Amino acid sequence: MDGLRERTRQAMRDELAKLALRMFADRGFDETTVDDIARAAGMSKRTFFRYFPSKEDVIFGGVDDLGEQVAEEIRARPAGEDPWESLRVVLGRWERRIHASQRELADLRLIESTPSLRARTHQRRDRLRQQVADALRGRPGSGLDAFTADLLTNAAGAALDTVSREWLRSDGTADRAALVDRAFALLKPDLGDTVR
Amino acid sequence: MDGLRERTRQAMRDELAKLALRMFADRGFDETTVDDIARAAGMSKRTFFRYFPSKEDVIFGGVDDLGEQVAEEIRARPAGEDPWESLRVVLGRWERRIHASQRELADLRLIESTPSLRARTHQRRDRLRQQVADALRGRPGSGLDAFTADLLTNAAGAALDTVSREWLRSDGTADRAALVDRAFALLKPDLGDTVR
DNA sequence: AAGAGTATGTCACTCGGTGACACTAAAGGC
DNA sequence: GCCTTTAGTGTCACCGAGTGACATACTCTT
Repeated sequence: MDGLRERTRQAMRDELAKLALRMFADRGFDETTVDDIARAAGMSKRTFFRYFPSKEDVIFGGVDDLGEQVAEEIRARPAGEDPWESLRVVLGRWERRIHASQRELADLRLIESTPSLRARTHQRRDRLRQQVADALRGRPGSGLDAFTADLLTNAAGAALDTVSREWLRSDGTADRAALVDRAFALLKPDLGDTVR
Repeated sequence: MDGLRERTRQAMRDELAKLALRMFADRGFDETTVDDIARAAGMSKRTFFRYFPSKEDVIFGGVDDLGEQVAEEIRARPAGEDPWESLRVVLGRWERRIHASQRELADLRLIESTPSLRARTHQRRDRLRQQVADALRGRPGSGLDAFTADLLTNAAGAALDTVSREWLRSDGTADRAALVDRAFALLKPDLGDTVR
């Protein structure tokens, strides 16, 4: 087994990410070049890109099978459960990690205020949404057409986004779980004549 | 008045955009360099960037005061109207232009399949959403807190996104207006205890 | 100690985008 | 008609994010 190299590599990544985050917080994301980070970490730019495929990826952790995990939990919900309820429960559980990464106030602010990072967030969320939509439709007897599945997952994404924004606005003092419940309650769809 | 130069400039932009769109459709967005486009149009790369601030902007028309126009229409809705209904009416009207530009199937497909263009779309929508949220809250007696306004506008954005996606899935045959109504009906929020 | 595999540095390159400077041609005033 | 602006353009040099190729050094195994 080859766990050691993997572990040292992971340690290096963590170290590098920590350093980069500090520099971003100081000077801003766009004002910090990859070369700056690399040299501060005592390595060449080329080596930096061997640890992270892009500058943005320093912030958004590493690989994410997050989508697959979430989709799995969706599939594991009780048969016949209202899809909106499934989304509320499962996405509520993963809420922090879904919006961007799992980080705290400062990092979220950095993301929020940097267009390229916001773009990356959307991209990640898009992929996740698609996986969740597929998972929802894949449940036996779900009766969801593609349009409705897309709509529900998009709406759920909107809810999470709003929660994140509100949490930011409250300087991290708001109760995220409560906000999630509130958002999902407000948007609870009227599925009466679509799914019977 | 200086209308002539403005008009020739606009004509040039249109010409350039048309050419670029064709090239993108052929080879793909990322596979077509700015230099390719410029040389095909008989100009230098530098000159291209004097007509469009970025490669992406070739696709997303020019300047958009779209947000301001939409916000204005929101403010112009009858006093006391249910905010969700205001969104449905006004955004339904602007639906085509909001999602990306006002273009047709091929362009929308190009956008959908190119990450950097999707990112741009999100960015544009974000700005618009913020303006609409402000407009909603600014109405006399709206009684909307920031969280709810964000949630409603985000949900409305989700609805439009879903409509666009479904329209794409239908190869442009679906009735967009009907889809908008369906999406807004499904997500109609329960504002009972938030706004009275 | 030899050989395999991995990490790293260096160099050169692409592509999007920008600043600086020079040149051309058309407009406008006299 | 000439002279001065000035918009439009080309050229050149540059930056920053990536990427491919190649050489070197380290480390682990046998």
